[in-house]
Formats: sequence, structure tokens, C-alpha cells
Amino acid sequence: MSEETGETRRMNGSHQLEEYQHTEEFRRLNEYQKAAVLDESPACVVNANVGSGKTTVLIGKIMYLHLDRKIPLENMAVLTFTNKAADEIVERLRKIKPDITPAQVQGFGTFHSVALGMLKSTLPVEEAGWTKEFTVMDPDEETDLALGLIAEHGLKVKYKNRLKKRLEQEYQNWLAGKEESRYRDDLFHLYPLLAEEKKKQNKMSFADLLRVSTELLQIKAEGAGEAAGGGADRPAWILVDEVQDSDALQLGFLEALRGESAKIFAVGDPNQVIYSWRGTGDNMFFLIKHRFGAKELTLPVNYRSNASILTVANRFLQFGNKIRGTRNVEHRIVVRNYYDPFQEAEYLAEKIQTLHRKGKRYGEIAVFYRLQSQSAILEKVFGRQGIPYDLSVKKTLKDIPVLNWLVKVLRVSVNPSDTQMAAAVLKDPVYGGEDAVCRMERFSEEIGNRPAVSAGELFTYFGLRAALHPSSSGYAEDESLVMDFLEKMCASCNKETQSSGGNFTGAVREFVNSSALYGMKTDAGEKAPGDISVREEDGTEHDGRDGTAVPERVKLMTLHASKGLEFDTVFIIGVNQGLIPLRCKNFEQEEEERRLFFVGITRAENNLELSWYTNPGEHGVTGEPSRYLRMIPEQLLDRGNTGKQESAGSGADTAERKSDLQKLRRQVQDQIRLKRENAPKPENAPKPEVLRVRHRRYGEGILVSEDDMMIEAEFEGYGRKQFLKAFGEVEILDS
DNA sequence: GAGCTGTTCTTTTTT
DNA sequence: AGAACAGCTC
Repeated sequence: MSEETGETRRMNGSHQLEEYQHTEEFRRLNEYQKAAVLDESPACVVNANVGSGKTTVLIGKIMYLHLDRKIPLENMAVLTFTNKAADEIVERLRKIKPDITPAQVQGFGTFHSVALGMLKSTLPVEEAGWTKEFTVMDPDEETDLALGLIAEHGLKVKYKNRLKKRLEQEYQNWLAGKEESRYRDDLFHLYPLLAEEKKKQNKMSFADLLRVSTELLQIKAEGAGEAAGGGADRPAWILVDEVQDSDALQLGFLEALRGESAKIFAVGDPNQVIYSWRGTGDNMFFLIKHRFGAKELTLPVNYRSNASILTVANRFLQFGNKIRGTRNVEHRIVVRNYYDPFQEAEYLAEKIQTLHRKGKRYGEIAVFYRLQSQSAILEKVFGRQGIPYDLSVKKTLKDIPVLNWLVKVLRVSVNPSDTQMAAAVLKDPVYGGEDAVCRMERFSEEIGNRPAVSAGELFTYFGLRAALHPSSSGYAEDESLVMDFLEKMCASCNKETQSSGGNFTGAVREFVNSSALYGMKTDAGEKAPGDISVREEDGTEHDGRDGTAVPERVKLMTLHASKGLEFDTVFIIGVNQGLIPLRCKNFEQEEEERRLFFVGITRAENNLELSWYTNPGEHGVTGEPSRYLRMIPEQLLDRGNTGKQESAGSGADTAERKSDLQKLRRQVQDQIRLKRENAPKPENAPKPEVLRVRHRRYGEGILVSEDDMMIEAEFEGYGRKQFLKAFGEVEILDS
């Protein structure tokens, strides 16, 4: 799972007080890793090559500081980018030191969760215009709020569908005092209104968490701060994981948190920057090094991949010296050419079955691709061949309408100033209604002031039975989802009030806030406060629930999602010019595509197989192999039947098989088309009856929606059309 | 509104 | 290359 090969072994209980330097774990580190662990420069960045034991060093560093340098864990901030990484660090620490309490690792977590923690405890949020009771906004919520303000103030804002992106991307320009947005609209008038509204409704966006905490830390430093005892709430050490992924906001937060005295230790790999399109400068690693005047150490030794893979990886290395390996086993890198994605999937499935029969576990195998859309064919074929697979799809509470609504109810209950959310609860077409409103307003005084509350009480208090429509067919399921959620929440909140002595409202607020940051994932993340067990439909049998071992599955994912993982056998499909690398416009993007390919190939420990197709279908991609394939030294390649397209060893393409393949092809294409057509339809599932309509030009169609002004209908061959009722162009037919 | 022409962006995803 | 939008006219 981790970046690492150096495993952490449980320390002997009797050696609890032993210095880390004298442990077996420390002795197993290589000289570079040791140097990084022991370094105590005011600032140090570790340029960690892929697979070089980055997290092991980070864990070692924490243990060294804690055990040898006697720095309490509470005085460290350990910052990561993802919850997964944060969880992994704490988990690995617990393996070494099982008695770690949650309070000790308050400063461990994502940038956002650590910032939230500080805003809720030591930082004076009132000075920035919020109160301690603020809540955290969902990322889409800010866009909705912005749209509301645009309408309310009659602003002219272009590209509303891309508003979220625009708000992020153009913020810096606005801050820098630029006159107008790049589209010459009112976007820049929106920023101050939005900021004001968020304060009024007492809630912060993700970006606000970092922005406001940075600002308050700076004010603090300028004021009494440092003089009064070195900053009681400032960490002595700041450790950062994957520092190359920082953006400007996170860099600012780091600088402010560091203040005058904290030491900073950051690990990262400039060769693995694959998210710069998301707002990360692509040279953050070196920027941070210079900004902090940091010493640079390196971890050059890769423990993961065999010599062939590393030789290829070195061809794609952009920064630093060659990666050094530890294993000399030669194993050629396989390159295959197939006719099209369907044939590729078929052969892949066959190959995986063969590997499995020879004893390879499914879980040791992964298939990577450039675009999400490429997974559909694999899913179909693997499903048919009975290969168990896991598609990394995140399912969140937001995907479950009733829970999505319930969280909104709770959000308003713990923050009655949130009028936007109150309106959303009220207007919900399925669960909404007047009843909930006064309950939410009086929640704090009627229920929230108590130390403990049960799920049943909440269910009754909010009148959920009526809201969920007891007579509807989905009631039983909704009720069980809601009760399950409330029970988990109450358990967590009651525990919290008991230990902190706070009230229920405060605990629920904390619960929904951390749920927001945790993405309210419903998959494997056991640590998620809002965790609900919902299993993905994935075409395989469903065992392994409730603690039993999860069955082994082949992992299917995008190249991006593969970062940080490792597998015995890796297949990268669609290594075609225009797909890998994806057609790009500029040099920077091209460089990033190269890093992405580098990340992909370096996930493999032993076997790497790359394939491209002559007839890519879909995406306007050429039938040529990627030029990345030409960068691989010929002597390392196993090209199979050169020139010719792969032909199956057994059961070559009989007529029967061919038609089978064609049927499948059509099926998958239909599926993709259906998905595309259904996706943009936003909401309003329950359609009681189908009404037919007639139009003089489009003929007969189906009524889609209707209000007092407009009528929307769908016509075969024409798609959806909207009409003004007043024109009387469409006639609703009797059923 | 619909319907036309011209322009911009298109993928990857975490908090 | 095709979708999705802006801005125009009717």
C-alpha cells in the first residue's frame, strides 16, 4: 500500500524507552535515510526518489525526535495532503508505540484538518470575522452560494458552469489587484460579496481554512507572539510529506506556522509532480527549499523495482541523479500491440487468468490507464471473464440523497446562521418541507445542550419519519441508512462530550466539520467519522464484509490514482501517441505527462507490461505507439511477435469469437452512450407518469418537466427542447 | 425562449 | 473533433 519497502516491525514492549537510534528499525535504514532522520538543520528538504523509503524516514524522524530528542508529539505538526497519508502515518506510529492518544496527534493530519484544529482552538477567528462555532463548507456549496449572489446582485458572470474553476483560478489575480477578470465580467465584484456572505453565514470553504489560519498566525507572530514563551501553540517541529504537491496557500500556511523558531523537515519528490494542473506550481520542491533556505538531502536508493524497470525509469527522470536500485534480477519489459481496446482487454483478461492459475494473487496485479473512460471496457470484459476487480471510485455521502439531506439538516442545526443550507433543506424536492425548519432553529436549546443524545431521539426530534415518507417504497432503506448514520454519529459525539465535557451541539458540529474534510467517504476509510458502509457494485461476488478478509482483486485505476502505490505486476494500457502522452498544447504539460508515465512504471516491482492499439476508436487518438516506447532501450524489451498484432496462443479468433467480441463492443458502446446521456441530468428522480407531447416539427415526444412558464420535452432524433408555454407550440397528449 | 455563428476548452482529482 | 458556451437576431 505504501511508498515503502522497509517494513516497520513491532518494537519490543520492554524497549519503550530505548532511544530510536539504538533500535533495530534504525539500524536497518541506509546511510542516506539515517542522515535524514538525524538531521537537525533549521530547515531540511529531502529529495526522495521513488520507492526510496520516504514514509519510513518520516516515521523514523518522528520517533527520533520523540524518543531521543524528547520532543513531545504534541509539539509536532505532521502535514500531509491526503487523509489516507495522514492515517497511514498515525497507523505506522501506533505499530511502534501503541499507547499514542488522539490528543497527542492533534497536529497530525492534512493541511486543512490541522488548520481547522487551530482555528477551533487557539486562533482568534473572531478577528477575521467568524465565530468559533463556524462550520466547514462542502466544495460545491461555495459555487452555489456564488450563483445565488450573482442572481441577487444582478452580476454579469460568464461561464457559470465553470464557475468553481474560475473562482479558484482567478482569485490570485483579484488579490493582486488586477482590474478585471480575463473574461471582462463581474467576477471580481463577486469575491468581496462572497467573502462577506461566508462570514455572515459563519462558514468557511476549504481554501478559507488555510487562508484565515495563515492570516491569524501572521498577526499573532507580529503581536505578542514570540516574546511570550516561544509560542505555546506553535509546533517545535513541522514535518511535511509529499512537499512537492504544495500550492501557494499551503506554502503560506507553512511559513506562517513556522514563525521564527520552528524547525521544518519536508520530504518529497520533484519527479512525481502530476497535479500541477490543479494549482500546484511544478517547482514547489525547489521553491520551498529556497524559501526556507533549507538544506537538501537525498534518498537515492530504490527498494521497489527490478533493474530493468529502474533503467527505464531513469530515462524519464527529470530532476536529480540516477535512481540506484537494490535488485539485479533482469526481467524484460513487455510491449504489446493490439488491434483495439476490446482485443486488448480480452488478452489482458486471458493473461491475468493465466498468471492467477500460476499462483499470482489478483491483488498483486494492477492495470493503469490515462482516462477514466478507458475503464468501461475493462470492467465489462473482466466481469464477463470472472476476474475480480476493484475500480477505485469514491462514493460519498453526497451520492446517497437521504444522507446528503440529513447532513444538511445537521449542518443547519449546529449553525443556524447558515441560511443557504436552511433553504436547501427546505426546498429539497423529496425530503424537504416546513417542518424541519423550526426544529433546526431550536436544536441547540432543546437537544444540543445535553451531554448525550440517542439516534432514536434525533429521529423523533427532527420528525424524520414523516420527512422520509413512510408510505413510499424506499422508506425502509432510507430509514435504515439514516438510523445507521445517526447511531454512528451519536456514538462518536457522546464519547466526545464525555471526554471534553462539552455539549452535544458542539460535538455534532465537530463531527460534520471533520466529515466535510474527510470527503464523507463511504469506502474503506474506517477512520472517517462519517463512515458508512456502502459497497460498490463491481461485477464480482461480495464477500469480505464486516471484518473478514477482503477478497483479492485486480486493481483498475488511472495513472494519477496509482501514485503512492506499488504492485508486483503492472499493466499500462493505451500507450498510444495522443493518449500517453495525452495531446498537449505546451511544454509544461508535456513534461507533466512524462512524469505521469514515470509514476506509472515505477509502481511495478517485478513485471511491467505496456500495450498500445492500432485502432483506438473513441478519443481522437492516432493508431501510433507512444514515443515514450521508443525511449526504452531495445535490449530491455520483449516485443513478442514484432510487427504483427498479438494473436492468441489458444482459441484464436474463430468466427464465433469474433461475433462475440462485436456484440460486446456494441454493448459497451451503448453503455458509454447511456451513461453520457444520463449523467448531465441533474436531479429529480421520481417521475410518477410518462406524459407524451406533440410538436408540429419534432413529432411526438416525452414530457420531461414543466412549470408555469416553460415546458421541456424530449423528441427522438432531436433530443431535449424547451418551449414557452405561451406560444402553445406543444400539445400534451392524453395517456 | 429558439436558432444561428463564433469562441473556448476538452483529461487527470484532493481537501 | 466535438461539446458547451457567449452573443447575437428573431
